[in-house]
Amino acid sequence: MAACDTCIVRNRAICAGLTGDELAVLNTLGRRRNLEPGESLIWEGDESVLVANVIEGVLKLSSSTEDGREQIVGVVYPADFIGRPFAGAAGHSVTALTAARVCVFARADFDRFASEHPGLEHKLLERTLGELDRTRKWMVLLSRKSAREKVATFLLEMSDRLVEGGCETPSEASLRRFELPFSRQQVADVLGLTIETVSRQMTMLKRDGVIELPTRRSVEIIDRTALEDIAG
Amino acid sequence: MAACDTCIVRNRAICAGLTGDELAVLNTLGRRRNLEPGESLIWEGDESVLVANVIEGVLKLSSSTEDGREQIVGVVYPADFIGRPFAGAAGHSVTALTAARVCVFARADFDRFASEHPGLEHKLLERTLGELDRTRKWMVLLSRKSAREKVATFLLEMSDRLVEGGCETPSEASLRRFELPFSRQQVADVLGLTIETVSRQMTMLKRDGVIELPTRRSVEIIDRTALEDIAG
DNA sequence: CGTGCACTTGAGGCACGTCAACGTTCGTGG
DNA sequence: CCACGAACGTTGACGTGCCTCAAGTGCACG
Repeated sequence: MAACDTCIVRNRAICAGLTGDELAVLNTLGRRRNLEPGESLIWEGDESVLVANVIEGVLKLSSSTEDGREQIVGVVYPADFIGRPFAGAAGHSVTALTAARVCVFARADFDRFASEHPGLEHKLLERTLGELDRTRKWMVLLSRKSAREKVATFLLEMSDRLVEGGCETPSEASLRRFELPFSRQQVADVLGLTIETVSRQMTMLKRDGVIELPTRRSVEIIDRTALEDIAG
Repeated sequence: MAACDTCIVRNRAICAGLTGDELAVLNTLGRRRNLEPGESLIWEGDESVLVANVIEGVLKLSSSTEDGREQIVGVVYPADFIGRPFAGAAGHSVTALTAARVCVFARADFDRFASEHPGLEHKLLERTLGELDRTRKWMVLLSRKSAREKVATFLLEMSDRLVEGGCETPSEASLRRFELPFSRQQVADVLGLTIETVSRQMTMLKRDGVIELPTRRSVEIIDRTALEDIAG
């Protein structure tokens, strides 16, 4: 059973704008679920039976070539929507990177509810269009940018998304320093690089005084302007 | 002034499912426009003032890095939808590759009409979700596949999309042999390669007896199975 | 019959991948 | 508390696939 009235992403997720009554109905359809880091919610190729809202945490959407090369095709944050309504098969897996909490719906239930609530479909449409924009921007990065540019762009995007996604008030400090929800391997999978190349580029950016790497998972942006220049 | 009642993509575009009355209203909002090869309808970064349906022809969606490296982020065919409803700026340019005919709407008009017609928004949502799936699949190709795999995948996709997009009945022959709407440079821009690499890979596929290149722009698939194997 | 453009082909270099060794952090149990 | 091992990350040496630069080749145009 969900608890929409106490939901912390209530005003940012696609549920925003629903009336109290509608929310009560949706409440009976959804249920909360906790995911541990590494746990998957949806598998590539499986029939699409679930959709969900992210309440807390960061998850990856990943897809692989037949011979097993993985590519992360998207990253979702709190208030984002997961899953593929109105279609048979999931094109990608969904896996938690951090501990995460999601609000899960059976796709059939959700599809029906959505079809009866144009306002919800409109929100979903806006979100999907935004996701498409972001995905297309990422395509340019994947195919046309160098490793150095990729890593720089990634760090900048991270610093932005982690702030807006989180629940804390965006502070100066959190824009400068943040914890990566990704391992080096996962950064590599996002950027279409190898783990070694990512590591080398990080080290170089550090050597050039652009960033600092206090611990394995944390990043501090020393010279944001320089980083933006490098990102291209 | 549009002419929905005689529109050849009427049953496949997002307009499908509208009642006669609704179509009449939409009719007054849209107007037809012809585009020559190379002519642009929308420019990257411009305010999003237009949306459109493709009636005939093939168009590219392209985006560039700041220093001018271009990447084609999508290709649209008849019945596909173009433009960015509900948002300020266009993330990519839209340019005709072949002679094309489109059905254009002022975005403000379209946004209003869509908001009042949930059925239309639903169609648009389904289309956008499908486009997102396709785009994500393409990301894997861009970042994880070799030049050879890229070209093979591209040729297969072309042979499929040109048939379903066109107005002729899908024949055996048209699956085997087709005219590329792309120059070598544009193929390169789609695949994130250089023109020379594309040319070399095409020549190699020909040498291996997998395809034939009767003229510059036409392709014949000799051994489809082999091509699928190579595509990975 | 030139002139121009799209495409092909070749030679060489470099960025990134591959393979391998090493260092660091962290969890687990003695 | 330390000992140990596994997982993760870094660094180095080397190979190669694709890009770059440059020189043809063929087709379409006046």
